[in-house]
Parts: sequence; structure tokens; C-alpha cells
Amino acid sequence: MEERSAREEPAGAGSPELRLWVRLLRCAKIGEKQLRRNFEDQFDTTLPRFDVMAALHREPDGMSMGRLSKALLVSNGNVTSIVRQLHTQGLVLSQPDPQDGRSAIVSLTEEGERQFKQLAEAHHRWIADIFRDVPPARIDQLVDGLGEVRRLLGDKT
Amino acid sequence: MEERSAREEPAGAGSPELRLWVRLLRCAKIGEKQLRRNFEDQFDTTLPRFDVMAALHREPDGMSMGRLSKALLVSNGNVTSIVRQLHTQGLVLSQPDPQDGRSAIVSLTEEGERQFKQLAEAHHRWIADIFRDVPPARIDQLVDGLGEVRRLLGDKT
DNA sequence: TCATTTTGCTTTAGGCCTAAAGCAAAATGA
DNA sequence: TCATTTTGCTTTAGGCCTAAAGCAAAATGA
Repeated sequence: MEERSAREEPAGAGSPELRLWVRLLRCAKIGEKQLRRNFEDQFDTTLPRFDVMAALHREPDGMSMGRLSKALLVSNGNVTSIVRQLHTQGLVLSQPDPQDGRSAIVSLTEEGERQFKQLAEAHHRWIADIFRDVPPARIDQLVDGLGEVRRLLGDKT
Repeated sequence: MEERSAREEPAGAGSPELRLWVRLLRCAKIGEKQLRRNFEDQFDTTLPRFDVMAALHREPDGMSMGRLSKALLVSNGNVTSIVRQLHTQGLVLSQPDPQDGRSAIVSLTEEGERQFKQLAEAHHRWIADIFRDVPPARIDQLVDGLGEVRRLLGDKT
């Protein structure tokens, strides 16, 4: 009852663009898995918490929940719960926005800043270790390639 | 109290390998977001369920839960719950493994196969649409680049 | 002014995901 | 043979994540 030949192509990995996407996703998944484990084992924290801290570190004056949510590409509700945990741990500070009574400005506390630096250093070390044998010029090539993909995906940043 | 100059580098986006990784993760996140929404809106399903179905489609004779979990890079417990849902929907069949009483062989039902084909076709269309303006040679280049990254990440496939 | 709409955020229900504990079958080895 | 260990899977607790509902403040506009 086959339609054309004895063996149909999987039709999945067949097309180049599909292979590109599948491979991209797989790289992200493998890398995330390693990072999650490292953050958990060595610092008892998570990648999403690190992401929030990294975003706040870039804005010493703090950010609203909404801006945080847009920067990280996650929902408002999600930011609410991650920030709450960081707050419980004393790593972030939440101050009412003088301009807008609905909003609060979140920023890293000194302790948060201190911890972030340690996390960021380890994070960089882990990543650098993965690419240690790749020539810088090749890395830049890959960065450019992903820049192109990001543009095609319509990143709004 | 700065150590070297008036303005320290963010040290984040600074190094090429970190930019590579951040960009990779961001591409994956943006793309996943779009796919998740498409699967939800148009087929009332999810990317993880599609992934399981795709893996089963590739193995017409079925796979054990363990193999499924390794193929998808997720935990056993996670596969248990996703397969249970597909089973509830009548999309997969679970048969005791004659060789091993602890294990069961999961496979797509006819209905599962039928639905998968529709999902796969739409999935391919969405991806192809993203890369429609990219010359095939360029796509292959990007595929190769990600193949290199995947190897560096130590993919066991 | 002030009713209506919009906006920023939180809560809730529910799916995805993991690590760890637990269970039963299979494998091991004395 | 049979106690012990290993293996395949499920369950549980708990974090991440979203969409949708809900709330209150801000913005709008007649």
C-alpha cells in the first residue's frame, strides 16, 4: 500500500531548512541541560534566575516587571514568580515606581550584585570551555550566522 | 571604587563565545515561542507532544519509554506524562515488551499517524516560511555551523 | 468631571520538566 | 538456587512557563 516506492523518505530531516531548525533546537537543548545542571550543582540556582539577574545587572537603575518580561521573552506571570524567589533570597529589591502606582522598579541588591558576579564568571567559564578549541574568526562567523537566523525569526530587541 | 577605568565592560556580551551562546539560545527561544503558539492555535497540541510523535513516526515498530526519553533528551518521568496524554487521545499504543516485563513498546496508532502527518506538514510549512528567502547554499552553511556547535557540545546521538 | 478603556501586574489552572524516591522485573554472582 | 544489584519505569515535590481571569491605577475622551 505504499504510494511511490518501497521505502518512503522520512520527509522530516529531508529538507535543509528543517534540518537547520532541528539542529538549532537540539544545540540549545543540550547546552541548556549542561548549564542547568551546573547552576544547580555548583550554586543551587537556576538558569531563569540567572537570566533575570543578568538583565537587572545591565540596568543598575532597575527595571519594571514589564520590561523584564519583554527582555527575557517570558510572560508577566513568570517574571512575578521568579522575582519573588530572588526577593525572598534577598537578591533583588522592589521599589514602587514614583511615576506609576501600578508598577514597581526591581533592581539587584548589593548581595545580588555580588552573587551575580560569581555566577556570571562561572557561566562564562563554562561557555568558554565548550568553545576553547574554536578559532575566534570561526566563532565570529557562527555569531553572524545566528544573527541572520535571529533576524529571519523577527527578533524585536 | 572601580578597578581599572571609569566604566567597566558588561563582560557579558563582551566575549565572542558568550555572544554565540546567548544568540543561539535566543534564536531557539523565539522560534519555539512561535511554534508553540502555532501548535496551540491551529492544532490544540504542544511541541513536546509533536516531538514524541515525530520520534515514534521514525520507528514504525515502536520504541520503549527509555529510548524515547534518550532520543528527546528529557527525563523518564517526563516521557511518562506526555505519552499518557497521547494515549488518552488515542494517538499512541502501548504494548508490553515480550522481551522485558518492565518495559512497554509505544507506537503511533493509525489515528496518531494520520494526525502526525498533518502536524508535520504544517510544521515544515512554518519553518520553510521563515527561511524562504535564504539561498539553499547558505542554509547548508548554517546547518554545518550548527553541526560543529553540536559536536562541541558533545551530542550523543 | 467622570465613565470607559487601557495598562501593569498578580493569581490561577494546567502543561512541561527534573531529581529523587519507590516499585517490580531482570541480571548478576556466590 | 537465591540474595543482591541493576535496570526500566512511575510517582512525587517542586520549579518553570503560558493563557486567561482579575484587580487597581492610569489614560482617554465626551
